Amino acid sequence: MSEHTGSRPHPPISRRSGQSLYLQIANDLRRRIAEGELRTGDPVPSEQALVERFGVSRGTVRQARAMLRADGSIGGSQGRTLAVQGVNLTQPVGGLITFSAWVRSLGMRPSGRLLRLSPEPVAAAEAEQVGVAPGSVVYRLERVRLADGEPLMVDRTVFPEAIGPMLVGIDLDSGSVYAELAAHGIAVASAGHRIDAIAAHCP
Amino acid sequence: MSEHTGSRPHPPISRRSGQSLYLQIANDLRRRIAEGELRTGDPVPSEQALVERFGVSRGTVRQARAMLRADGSIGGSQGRTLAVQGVNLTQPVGGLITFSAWVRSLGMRPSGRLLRLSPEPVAAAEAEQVGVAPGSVVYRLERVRLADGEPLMVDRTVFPEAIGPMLVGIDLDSGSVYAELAAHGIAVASAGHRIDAIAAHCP
DNA sequence: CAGTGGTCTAGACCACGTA
DNA sequence: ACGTGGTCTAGACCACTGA
Repeated sequence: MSEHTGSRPHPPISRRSGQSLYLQIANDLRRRIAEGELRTGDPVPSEQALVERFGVSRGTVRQARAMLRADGSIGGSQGRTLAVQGVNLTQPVGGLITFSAWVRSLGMRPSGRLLRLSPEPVAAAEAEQVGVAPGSVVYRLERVRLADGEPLMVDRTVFPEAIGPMLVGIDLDSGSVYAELAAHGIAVASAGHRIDAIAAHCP
Repeated sequence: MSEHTGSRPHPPISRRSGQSLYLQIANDLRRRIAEGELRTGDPVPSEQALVERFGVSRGTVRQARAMLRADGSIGGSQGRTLAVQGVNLTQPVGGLITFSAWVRSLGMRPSGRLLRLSPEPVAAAEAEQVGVAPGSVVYRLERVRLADGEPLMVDRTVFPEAIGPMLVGIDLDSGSVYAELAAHGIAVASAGHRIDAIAAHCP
């Protein structure tokens, strides 16, 4: 309903909101997918449709849709109408490595709150995963990660003892640990993620 | 050396090679990083420099550099000269979920060869990871993944028994298992990756 | 065939960081 | 003040898909 209602009612887009047009369009599409207005398999509005809908140029629309393609929200190929891939992963799986960059790319302000940073003997189950000898000491880092002040996730990271001293100099409340470590010449050689979704609030 | 040698010597770029200009530029940058000509921390050639170097428009250069930003090869922020992040991850960590799409985005042709697809009792160590009861049956999928015919990686995937029957109908040699499963209404709720690098050949 | 997306151009203005 | 990257426009041509 209301696909061509009068002059231009729908577009929740503003030219001087500080946020770029393509971000507003991308987030509008994301919202419509998240809210179920666009379901998996549904066709994504064509470039031409979005150009007219929001009154922007084609390049801007393409930039917006490119964001959704990058994280797998929509997909398809040349000639065909793009389709909604899935609501599943709003973020790329590997994006956890650079939470800060990911949140920033969504037009939000990343932050964090340190819950714990302590040296501990490694748990038996973790020893092999982290690649250290059973019984050795690891640093356990726990942070709440926020986007625009809204809690998004909790991440628990385990570092070998050798990394520990470098962590204390890092502003753990805001930055990307991996970016800082990279600046110290520490590269990620092996990565593992376990992702679970639990309700953070009851809607 | 040879930054302005005569007319236009350097550019290993062709306008009618079937490959898009931005891909050729992106791959040239990737090559220079991989070969050590550009090391971690080094400044990436500015947009203006690349525009003159390759004789293309700024938009094309931006599209090329956007690819390297997406996979974390280069990074930085507004106003500053972008810098090489690291040679480490040539691909985004989460990209494994869509190997096909990743290879295609690099301008290469993805393919695969099925090594094994068999139902087996789950190993004790895997039971918890996959989230099934110890002793139950899982499907073990092993494939060699190729880019332009070149072996790139081996992936081993373990699926719960319920998924098994859906796998037989999928062309495991070419497609993305996850894309097919998504078409059957199966979403990824939990993902884990372990990535190790071993020599596939001796250079 | 018309519609869609993919690529490329040439220009413009702005925001930021550094000198 | 200058160079950098970030955003946006308006147009063009091509490749592919589907009716």
